[in-house]
Amino acid sequence: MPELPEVETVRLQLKHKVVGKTIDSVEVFHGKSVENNPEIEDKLSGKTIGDIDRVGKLMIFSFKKEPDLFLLAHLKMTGQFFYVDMSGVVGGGHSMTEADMDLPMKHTRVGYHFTDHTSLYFNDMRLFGYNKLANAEEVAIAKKKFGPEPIYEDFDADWFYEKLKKRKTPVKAALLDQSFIAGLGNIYVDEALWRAKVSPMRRADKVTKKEAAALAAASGDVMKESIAVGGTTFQHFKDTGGENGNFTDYLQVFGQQGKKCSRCGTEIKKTRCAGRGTHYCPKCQK
DNA sequence: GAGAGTGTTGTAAC
DNA sequence: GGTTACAACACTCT
Repeated sequence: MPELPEVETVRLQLKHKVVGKTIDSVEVFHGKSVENNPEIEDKLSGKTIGDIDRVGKLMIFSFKKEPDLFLLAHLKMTGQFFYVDMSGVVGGGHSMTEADMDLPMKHTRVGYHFTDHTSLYFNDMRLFGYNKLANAEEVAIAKKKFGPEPIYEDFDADWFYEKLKKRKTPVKAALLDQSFIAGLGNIYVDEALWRAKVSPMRRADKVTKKEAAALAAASGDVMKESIAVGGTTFQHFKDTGGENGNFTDYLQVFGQQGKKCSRCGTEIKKTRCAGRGTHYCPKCQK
C-alpha cells in the first residue's frame, strides 16, 4: 500500500510519538512479521528509541546507547503502524472509538509496549512486510540498495537523463526500480508521468532531456505535495492514529479511468504496463 | 463459488 | 548487468 509519502507520513508521526520512549515488552503475534526471529523480544526490551530514519520506503529505528542495534520496518503492501495509549487510539487530535479500532486485532502482527503504558502495533494483512533487527553493517548494506530520492533538492536531473538513456524498458518500469530512483510506487509513477506529459509506455531511452527534467521535477513535487497532506489513502493506508491520508482527492489519473483528463478532457485509460495497472491520458501523454 | 486483481520487492531465470 | 515472470499472502471485486 504505502509509497514514500505514506512511509514518510508514518515516520514523522512516529518520531513525535515514540522517540525517547523505552520498550517494556514486545509481543509477537505472527512470527513471519519478525522473520521468525523470536529474540527480538529480548533484544529490544529495556531499549529506548533514539531516532527514526528512512531510506526509500524502509524505516530504520535506532536506539539510545546502542550504536549497533537497529530495527528495520518495511510496510510492503499492507503494513500499518498504530499508536495507542490507555484511553484508546490517539492521532491527529482525534480519538478513535473502540468500535473503529480495537487493538490488537486480527491482522496485528507485532506489539511494542512502552514503559509509560502506551503501545505501538504493527498490522499487516498480507504478511509481506517485516520488522527485523539489524546491525550497523546490515543497515549500511540496505541503504546502498536505494537510488537517490527525487524529493531532495540535490536530485540531479542530468544524471537522471543519462541513466534513462541506458534503459530499453518502458519508462514506467525504470521509475519503479528502487535501486535507480527511490520512493516512487505505482500510484505516484502514474501521477508523475501524467504531470510530465510522458506516456508510461515510452521507452526510457527515448525520453528527451527536457522531458527527463520535467519527470524529475514532477516526481519530487507529487511526493512532496502528498507528504504535505498526509499521504494517499487507496485501500490500506491509515496513519499511526488510524486516520486516512488526504492526497486521494488530488489524484489526476490513478484510479480515474473512465473520467475525463483535467487538462484536455480526453477519457483516462487503464492498461497494463511493467506488469502493473497503469493509468494515463492517451492524448496529452506522448 | 471461482478467478482476477491489489499500493512491494526479492529471487530465479533467460 | 538488464529484464521479465513469479512468488510471498489475504482479502475484495467481478
